[in-house]
Amino acid sequence: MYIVKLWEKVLLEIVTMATLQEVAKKAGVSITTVSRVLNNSSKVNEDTRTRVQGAVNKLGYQPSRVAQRMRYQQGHSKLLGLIIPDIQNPYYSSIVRGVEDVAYKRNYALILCNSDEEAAKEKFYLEVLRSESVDGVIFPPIHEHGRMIGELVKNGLPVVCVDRRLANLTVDTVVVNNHKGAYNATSELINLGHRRIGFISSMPHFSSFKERRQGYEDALTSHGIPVNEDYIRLGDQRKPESGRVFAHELLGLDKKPTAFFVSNNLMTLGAIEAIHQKDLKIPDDVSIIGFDDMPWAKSINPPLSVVRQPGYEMGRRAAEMFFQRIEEPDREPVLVMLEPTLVLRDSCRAISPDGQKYAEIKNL
Amino acid sequence: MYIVKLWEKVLLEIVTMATLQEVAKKAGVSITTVSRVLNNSSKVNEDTRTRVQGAVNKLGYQPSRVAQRMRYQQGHSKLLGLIIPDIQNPYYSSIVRGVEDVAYKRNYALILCNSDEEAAKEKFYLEVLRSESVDGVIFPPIHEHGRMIGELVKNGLPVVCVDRRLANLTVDTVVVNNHKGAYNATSELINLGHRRIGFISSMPHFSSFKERRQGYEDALTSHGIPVNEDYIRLGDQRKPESGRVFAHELLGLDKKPTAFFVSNNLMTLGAIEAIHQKDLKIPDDVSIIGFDDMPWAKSINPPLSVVRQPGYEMGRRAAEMFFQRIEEPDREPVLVMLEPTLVLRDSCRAISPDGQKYAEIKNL
DNA sequence: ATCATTTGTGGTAACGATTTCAACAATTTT
DNA sequence: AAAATTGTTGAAATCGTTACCACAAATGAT
Repeated sequence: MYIVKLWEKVLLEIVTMATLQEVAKKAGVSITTVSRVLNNSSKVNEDTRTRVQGAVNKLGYQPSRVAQRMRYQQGHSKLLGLIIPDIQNPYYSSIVRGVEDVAYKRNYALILCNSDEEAAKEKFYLEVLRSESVDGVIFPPIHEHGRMIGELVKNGLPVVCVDRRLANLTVDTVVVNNHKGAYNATSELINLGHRRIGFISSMPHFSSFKERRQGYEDALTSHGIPVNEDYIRLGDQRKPESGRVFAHELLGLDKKPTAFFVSNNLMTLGAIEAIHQKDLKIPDDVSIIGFDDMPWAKSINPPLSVVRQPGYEMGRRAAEMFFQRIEEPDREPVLVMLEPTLVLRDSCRAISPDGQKYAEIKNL
Repeated sequence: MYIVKLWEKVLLEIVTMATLQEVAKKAGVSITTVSRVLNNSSKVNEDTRTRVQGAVNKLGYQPSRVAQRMRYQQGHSKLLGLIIPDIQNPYYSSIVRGVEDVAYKRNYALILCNSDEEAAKEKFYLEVLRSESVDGVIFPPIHEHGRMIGELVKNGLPVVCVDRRLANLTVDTVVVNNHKGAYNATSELINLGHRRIGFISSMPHFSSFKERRQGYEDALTSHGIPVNEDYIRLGDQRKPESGRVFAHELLGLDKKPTAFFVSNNLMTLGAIEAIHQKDLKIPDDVSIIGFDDMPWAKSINPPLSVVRQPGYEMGRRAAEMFFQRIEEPDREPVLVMLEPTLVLRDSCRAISPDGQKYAEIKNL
């Protein structure tokens, strides 16, 4: 009873955030003058300037970005919207990081949204971003044909697509050459002697996965290998689980694949798990190439060969394109396509055409 | 990398975002009435209601959250600030995800900021968040004694600390029992026979690392083992590199450690690399226990024993505490301490007290 | 000494939404 | 018939900032 609650004491001291009004009153000038001092927009007497500055410091005044945005209607929110499928996926978090680093240099903050590949969530967040009047939006669209996003573009909102493209709209876009990445990975496996190559991937309404499948198929046909639908499994790229299930299925086939190309990092993790569960050895029994080079890819057993996407670089470029766009709103939209790298580690080995293993891995 | 100019220029008429004014004009009513329809705050004639609704739909009107916030001053921004050291660290991205999932359910969006453990960045972002008049801030403070954050709390802004605590302030906090996690991990190594246990960690101005070091030391002393400063290395937890360097140093000692306890996920990755570079085998030559259970921890070679922190859960709880706080602003601040789990995999083995290996791993 | 210019400052209208107050008509009650 | 109530609407203030306009005082030019 005697002890006064600390919390209540704190409550009593709650200070409302200082406004221009209060600063002006304290300095004995008009709000106009205070504003001038802060934005040093026009001449202010050195005397009053210091007086105002003093009041600003004493009150800990900070302008309200909300109020500022009310005036400046467009392009001055210093906020950038970023919608990604899942922040827990290291590929996307590296994109985020790339965007953030560029944004921070320009004093921009990020509103981050996870779409979970759900159109409803994407829509909700796009509405929020518009409503917050962000200066721009960066995102990998869930569907190639976006309706909502079209409206935003029409509204003059700078939009940059990253990782995936839009089909019906011309907006600035940063993607990786998915076709080439898949083509090279598949070709590598073919050159190692593999003929039955399982392909685990995701749905074709994502432009990236559509392109990767095309790359896989083109590699096969250009090496004279027919495409066998039995070896192709498309599922939910968000879950390692689906990679595990598909790998299990494929390894249960009569003529089971001798190699896998898995077009997504999480599914790769699942596929590896399935292979181990079947008591098969990588690369002795099954070769595998994944997509996305994660920090741990070289630490797993065995070190994993992957198609590396420059995620950070993509984010960086996307953010830079956004800033170019607001500086030069009328320039033509640009598509930047970055090159993937095939990083070969120890998860692939050569086999003879009849499926027998070579004694040693040959470099073809 | 190709830069391809897309073929069509977007020269459709740029439509400005519809405002209440325009809707009102189109519907032939006053803005007051439109507002009433949208917030169904009081009775509106059914006839005019449908007319207004039609205009809203036709114009694709959406209220400006910026303007709304101007009126409502406090607690209605539906924005939550989240400052984390590094989104690329899976531990933090799981916290983010936990926060985001709870926030989304309440129609809140997140402003995400990476502090990089730099006080200047933290300060910048705290200022932005205040200036954006977010409804609350969730973050692991860089320093136990925050000045800026104290001001925000005094301003009545709901703040929740996660992962780390503040020393001089009573705010809602969610942490893991770091001491226990470190104590258990170290004890495990001691019970396996290890006496020279290297400890690689980070600076004590982070409450979490301070507590982990205490746990490590307490485990040693309570087992009658003197704390040897030579086996303790503190560095930059953001870089695997520092884990690598420290492990190299420790393995270069005359009486080198037979086991490592590394109190952070990235440093663990670096330490493993160093051990491999020295051509030592885990766990045959060196045992190791890491901190944070990553999705790949069980896939690496060998599967890694770790202290698991419930990151997602921590984020979830932190967000829930925030919502509790805005519903009941006067309740006393609460400290939630979640339990870590020692996950034993294959990176530790028993040794005899003289450092010789047992033929088999014994379960003590 | 007069007029033109510069310097320094304040008043006020936006920006877009919500909310209080008030107006007016239609209806019901006294 | 007058008064009171109800239903439906609009005008105006407000939030904090910036920008435009106005105006006095000081300075400079002729």
